[in-house]
Amino acid sequence: MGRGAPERPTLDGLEARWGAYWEAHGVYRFDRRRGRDEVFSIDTPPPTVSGSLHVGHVFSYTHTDLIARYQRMRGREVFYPMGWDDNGLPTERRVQNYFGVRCDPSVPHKENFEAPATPAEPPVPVGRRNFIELCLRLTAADEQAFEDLYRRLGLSVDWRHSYTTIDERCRRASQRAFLRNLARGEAYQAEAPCLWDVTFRTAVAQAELEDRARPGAYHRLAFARSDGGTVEIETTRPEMLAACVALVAHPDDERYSRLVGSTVRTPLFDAEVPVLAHPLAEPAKGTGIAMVCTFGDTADVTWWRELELPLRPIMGADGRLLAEAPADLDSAGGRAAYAELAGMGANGARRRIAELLAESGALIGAPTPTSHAVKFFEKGDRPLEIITTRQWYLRNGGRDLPLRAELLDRGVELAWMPEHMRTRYSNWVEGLNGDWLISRQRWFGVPIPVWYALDGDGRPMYDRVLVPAEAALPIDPATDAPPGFSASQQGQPGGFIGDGDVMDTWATSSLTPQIACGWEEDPDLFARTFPMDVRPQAHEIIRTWLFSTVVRAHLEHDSLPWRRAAISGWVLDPDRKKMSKSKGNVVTPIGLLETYGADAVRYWAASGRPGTDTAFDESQIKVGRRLAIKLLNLTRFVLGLAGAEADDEAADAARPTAAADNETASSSSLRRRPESIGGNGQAGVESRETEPLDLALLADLGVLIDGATEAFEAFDYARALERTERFLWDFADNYVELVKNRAYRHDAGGASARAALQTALDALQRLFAPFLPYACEEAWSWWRDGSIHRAPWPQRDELRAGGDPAVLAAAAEVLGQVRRAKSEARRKLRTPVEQAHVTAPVEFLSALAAAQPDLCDAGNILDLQLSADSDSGPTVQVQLAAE
RNA sequence: GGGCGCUUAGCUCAGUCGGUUCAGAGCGCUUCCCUUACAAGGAAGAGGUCGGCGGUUCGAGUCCGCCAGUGCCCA
Repeated sequence: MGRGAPERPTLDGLEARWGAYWEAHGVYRFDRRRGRDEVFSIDTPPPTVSGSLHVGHVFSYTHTDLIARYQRMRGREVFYPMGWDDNGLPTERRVQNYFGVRCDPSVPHKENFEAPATPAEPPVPVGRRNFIELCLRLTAADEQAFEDLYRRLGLSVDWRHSYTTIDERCRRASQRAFLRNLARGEAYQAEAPCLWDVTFRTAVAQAELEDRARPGAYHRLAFARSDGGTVEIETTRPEMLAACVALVAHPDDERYSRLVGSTVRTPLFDAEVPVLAHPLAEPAKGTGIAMVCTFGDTADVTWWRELELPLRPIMGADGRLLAEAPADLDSAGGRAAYAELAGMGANGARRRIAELLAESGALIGAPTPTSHAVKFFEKGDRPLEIITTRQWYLRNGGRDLPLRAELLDRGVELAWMPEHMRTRYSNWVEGLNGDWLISRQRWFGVPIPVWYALDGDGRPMYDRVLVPAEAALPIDPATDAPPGFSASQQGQPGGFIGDGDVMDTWATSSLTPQIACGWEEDPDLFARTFPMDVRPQAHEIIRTWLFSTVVRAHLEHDSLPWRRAAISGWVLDPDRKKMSKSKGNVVTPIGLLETYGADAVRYWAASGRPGTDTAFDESQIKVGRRLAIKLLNLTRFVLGLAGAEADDEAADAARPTAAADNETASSSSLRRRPESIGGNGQAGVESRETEPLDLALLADLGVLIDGATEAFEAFDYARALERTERFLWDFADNYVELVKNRAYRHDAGGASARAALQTALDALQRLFAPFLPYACEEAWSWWRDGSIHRAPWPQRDELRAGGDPAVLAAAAEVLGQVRRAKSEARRKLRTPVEQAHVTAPVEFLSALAAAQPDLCDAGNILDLQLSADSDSGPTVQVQLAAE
């Protein structure tokens, strides 16, 4: 890149030019020779690539990049990998819709399978392997789009360290971690009631639930007591009546205390069920006594477990009532009633049973409409059912208090930004009501890496789990064989059968620190990067991603996965609603980048404070663009002065050359020595800032550097930006205007002004570099060697000390008042001032006197009078020249 | 129902230890200015009972309590 500023600086084209430069010179490559204490490692969130790009994606990722760039300039070797989350249900759904297919494992595999050119309707059934191929094909394209976006945005990622959560490395790490959990007894299988999505026909975990308010109706049902009377309960799910195994009332509820211990008979089905006491029964709800079904909701599960009730399931995996009535439902009337309902979905069965109950007289009154919270899979649109199935679980403190206490301690140990997000974590851990269900009855995911031995009749013996050697990972139990078997024994009596499930996406995503850092695959890298320094992420996935990652590291490494969590807020639309595709209020980032440039978009993102939701505001992006242009123009001005200098040679000598710093192969030509910046003594040339006004500027600059550094050290990039931006505008409006005339002069005063301008510019470019990486690199290239992004962060002690900030403050104050006088008189700013009379305390006047010639130049003041008055703040009487 | 935030100018938001950087910034609006870094710019101006009530204090935007509105997390 050539030296010197162009005639007309522009932001256009900077992304392409400097993006290519950074890539070609490996500016962001991680140097793995650096020790752990010199490394700053970042556990980047792998975005779900099957979603569409929106501004939320640039918002929080910019925050991370700001930290990365700051740390890099501070001399830390930044380990900044990127991952893509393609594993899981969102991708399956996208593939189904995009190609018009559905996965059917019974369909044979087809070589060279081609998906329909246009989405088929109805969807074409395809085999498992073909389906996975389509998933991989589509996510590869999605990932490229994301990478293009993030490169353009200027993320200083080391793209050599990328991964996707379905790739071989991730499958291997995920399976290895599972097998170790299994070996230590942390993973286990259980036949138990679990939350079940009837649309996707898969189990889901507590972390994936959400409550949604849904209309319903209380149905009041009469149960027959043995003494000939009745007892009435209220339920919103009368269709579950056939599954009723008990009634429960609160132990303190005197209305029912006589009944507890007796049995009653269910209406229609005439099953004898006990009346029991349990504190979870709410006396104030309905009639105060509830029916327990296996299973209508999560309270039923608790009662079933704690009261040791029998299982009487009626709900099928497809969300329809089972074809056959429960075996112990043996009355003729009961079987006839059940036959009316068998095969119906929950809603249909509810309507039908209400009719049957009404006919039988057991329905008391009309159902009472209500709105109640119903549990949904967060990605589903039908209420969850609870089905008893065999599933794999991972201990997460939901069942055992000691582990829960340890995980709560991890939340205390972790540094949180902002601090109050810690509460979200502890609330979640304290509210866990079971272990982590990690098996999913899906296809595009990491297979659970086990097989089961088959008995002589070909039935799986689930207690005989066959596991692969770690060295064989990753495996696919559908096609690979366990040790000691051949693939042909799959499904044969006496052979084996692979577990057909995949793991929860989070079971892989919870290992991103291990995956990125090369756990068990690259011990050298792992030692230099793990535990990582920071996990940036949004707050809504504290319960999923953050928590599960803490669990995995705690179990595997007995440590935190990272020292700190930096929680980003959301991007809200101008009406303060969260942006989401379903609301149709999404702003796509590509257009913004094209219109305003990456630096401008980054500026907007950087102004969003950590952890704070930020409304999308296009006008802020424009401000960022103007700031970037301002920096370029300012640089052009300052360098233009330097170019005009008679003693240009001397300036060149003072300017540092690329240091022969061979710390890294990738950046050897890019590093400069910190002590040579700013033309200070070390390079052998005395600093030439000598004028009081110039030294005052350096004093202010030192305060800025300290403030920006302090803010960044606290991960508060927004504050660092605010301070630096404030300084830049003041610098341009006041200091630059004050010294402009002097800076053109070829004398000692001129040299001092030019030196100060260059010193300030040099520091400002570096202070802005994390925020405006393109504009700063461009401006830096006009006069400096190497990438600014490997230049050292400015330090106060680079600057010549001893300046009195009051000199600049006083001069700026008076200049401002002179401007105002001209503005109010509607005169040009160049209008000569016949006389300006400043009345102020003597300290102010003495400070002002030190800058008097500059002030008179800048304000075009012909005669400046000073009057001391200790009681009066600075006032300026301005007498303008006649028009 | 419990927990955690937020409420400051028309809009978006700063405001760190309670006190002469405390009432601020930017946008928008109004006025002026093509001046040799910048007209996609610059200079200036107007605007607010800091959500409400009460308390602590010599002093509260800031600390405490209650209330209202709003958002999120969890039941």
